Amino acid sequence: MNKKIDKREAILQASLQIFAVNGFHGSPTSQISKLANVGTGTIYRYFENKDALIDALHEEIDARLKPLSNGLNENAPIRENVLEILRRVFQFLMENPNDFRFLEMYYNSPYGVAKNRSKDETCEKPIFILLQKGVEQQVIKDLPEEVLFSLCFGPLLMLVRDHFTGYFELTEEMIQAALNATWDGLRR
Amino acid sequence: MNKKIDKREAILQASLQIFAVNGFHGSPTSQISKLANVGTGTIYRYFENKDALIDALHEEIDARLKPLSNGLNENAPIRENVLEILRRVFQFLMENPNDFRFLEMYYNSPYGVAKNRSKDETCEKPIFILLQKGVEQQVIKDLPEEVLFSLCFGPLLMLVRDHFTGYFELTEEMIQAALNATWDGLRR
Amino acid sequence: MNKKIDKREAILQASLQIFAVNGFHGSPTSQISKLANVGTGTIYRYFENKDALIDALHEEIDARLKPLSNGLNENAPIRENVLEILRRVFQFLMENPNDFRFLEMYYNSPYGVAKNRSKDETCEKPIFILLQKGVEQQVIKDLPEEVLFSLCFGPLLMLVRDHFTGYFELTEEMIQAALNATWDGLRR
Amino acid sequence: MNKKIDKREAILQASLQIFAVNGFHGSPTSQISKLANVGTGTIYRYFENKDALIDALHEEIDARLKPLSNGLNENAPIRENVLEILRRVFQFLMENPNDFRFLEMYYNSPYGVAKNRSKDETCEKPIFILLQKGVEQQVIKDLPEEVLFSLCFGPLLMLVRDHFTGYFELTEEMIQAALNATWDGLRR
DNA sequence: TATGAATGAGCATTCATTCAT
DNA sequence: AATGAATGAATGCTCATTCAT
Repeated sequence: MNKKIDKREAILQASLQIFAVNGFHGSPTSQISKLANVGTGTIYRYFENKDALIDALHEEIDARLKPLSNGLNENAPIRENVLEILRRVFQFLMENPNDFRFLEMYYNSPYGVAKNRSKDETCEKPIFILLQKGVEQQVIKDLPEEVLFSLCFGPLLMLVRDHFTGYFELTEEMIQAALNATWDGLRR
Repeated sequence: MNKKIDKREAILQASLQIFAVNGFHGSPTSQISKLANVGTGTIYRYFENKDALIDALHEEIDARLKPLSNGLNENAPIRENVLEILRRVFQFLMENPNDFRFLEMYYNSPYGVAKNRSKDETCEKPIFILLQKGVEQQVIKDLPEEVLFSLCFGPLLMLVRDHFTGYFELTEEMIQAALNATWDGLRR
Repeated sequence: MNKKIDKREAILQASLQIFAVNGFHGSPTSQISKLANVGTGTIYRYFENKDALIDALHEEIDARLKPLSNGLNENAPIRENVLEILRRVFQFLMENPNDFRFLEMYYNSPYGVAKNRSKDETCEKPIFILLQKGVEQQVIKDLPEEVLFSLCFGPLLMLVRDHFTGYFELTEEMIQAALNATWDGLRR
Repeated sequence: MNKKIDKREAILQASLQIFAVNGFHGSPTSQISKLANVGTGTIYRYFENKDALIDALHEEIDARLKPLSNGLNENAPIRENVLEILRRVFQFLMENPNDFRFLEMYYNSPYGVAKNRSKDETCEKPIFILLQKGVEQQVIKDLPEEVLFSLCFGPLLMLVRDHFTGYFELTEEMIQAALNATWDGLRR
């Protein structure tokens, strides 16, 4: 039966919406269940407790981010592929503000800090492999992967955050310019 | 006479310590007052409520960041000055982990999001003036200041965050390399 | 056809086990149904609600106690028969700790207190008849039956309780001695 | 200041009243605090949680029972002193039905069962010393102290319980007769 | 008839805030 | 001014009970 999956999904969706706006502590389970159109107790049939719900939501969003690196043309220049991934991530975050807000909150709360990404897990990410290949081909600076990673995503994430904060409006040109400049930071 | 200031300061200091570790919601005012060696009620003589305390703390930390751009040699090359500011910010954050943790939490919580930095206020910041000068001198890319800002601080902040998260250990060389690459992203 | 009875019995048995260990309020119906290998809802096909289940369990255990007074030699001395009943009750309780725990809980909870044993019902019990006969034959003190009853069962039940509480270990000799002393209390 | 003690006492008193009638689980803290004329949260200033409140209540009642064995004439016959203690305990329980109800509930719930009275502690009780003396003087049967104890208090407690259950009405004569019979059970 | 997912009333507990001292 | 005991609204979570399948 799909009811089961539906309810779980409804709870996750409702949580995301409310968390993104009010923060984890400003979002009572009662409010979540109301928005999800389920009973309060139902949440606890699908998640052990509120923390588990938050973690599950994190995993769900993580899973949505993963495929963004799929289907790249392996023969294309490194530069093109790196920029393509950045563009996709950027687009995803712009189209899913709640996901972005959630992740920011998550990683800056006791929840996410505890959930220390393990190094191994991270290194398997396509972007890391891509950067590594760039280093080997002497197209990208020979720097530790963490530094390269921060050069890639640091500016991007900051722009998105400021955009959502209402600090200013991101235009297509700004994005393109930012991505080009990002590459300048990476390239040898 | 100075007791008043002392108590206020003690409360702010205690708050910072506890907030940085436990988050805003994991830090009862009772715990803060205990660490500050004042009565619970005393907090409310200096701050209207917990939210006001958090905002005041934000302002305090902001004030500590401001002087970091002081005393630059106006005649030095733009590059040198930009990197000097970044280096100082970097050093400050590394030496004041609680300040960093607080800011991250603050800007990623309903508190900070509400506290929408006004554009005017921001533009007066020395770093913006410096970047503007660089653009005029055609040393720095001619991009909107927000983009330039994110190119400057995005990688830096990400590295510091990952450092504190325990994700990896920042070395002096990595920092220098990161700053150089950051400049590559900015420069024309 | 007998499934019905089987399920009812399974529920009662499971209840007894769990109640005895965790108390009435520490025993969710879900746990009972799991141990009984039936659906949660099934309990409500056999018992109107949890309270009714508890009452039914009480009746069941009561029914198990009744036959303990059967098959006595009517011509044997009163003393012998009284002690025989006490011995049987004692043995039953020792062999069925859960029954004992349940009864203790039941009579010391709002459930049991409400279930005020009616006087008539009680007086029909063989032990009462036996005691009455003893009084008539001037073998037993001429006291109200309730007093005689408490002299009979008070010490016995207290010993069993302390035994199960782990307060001390009951030996065969202690029991025999206790029964003899009990008779000393009763006899004229 | 005595306010503090007063509130604690008020909470204990209110708890006792409500527990005795509705059982531990039928007594919400909200109801207790209302009857005690304090805020709900106040309970938690004096007791870590509901369980701790229950345990504290037990200790309080225990403390009220202890002095019942005080001030006996050491030179009086054993019989007289034993019966005097029993009479006092009896009177106390009759005058404090809530204490009695509470103790019965407590010792027949997971709370009290866990609180396994330690043997050493118990043996120091005056009644045990008295019984021991009786054994030495060959006035009382030479039986384990636990057996003697159950012979003393078993009938008494059962009578009181049945009295409060409304099963029948205890009269002065019945009590006296019961106590005399109890002694017959003890004496050599 | 049997099931167990769904429900939501109910409860223990926390904590920001107040106010009598 | 400073205190901290007192407050009670708010919330996470449980579990007896229902009902669609």
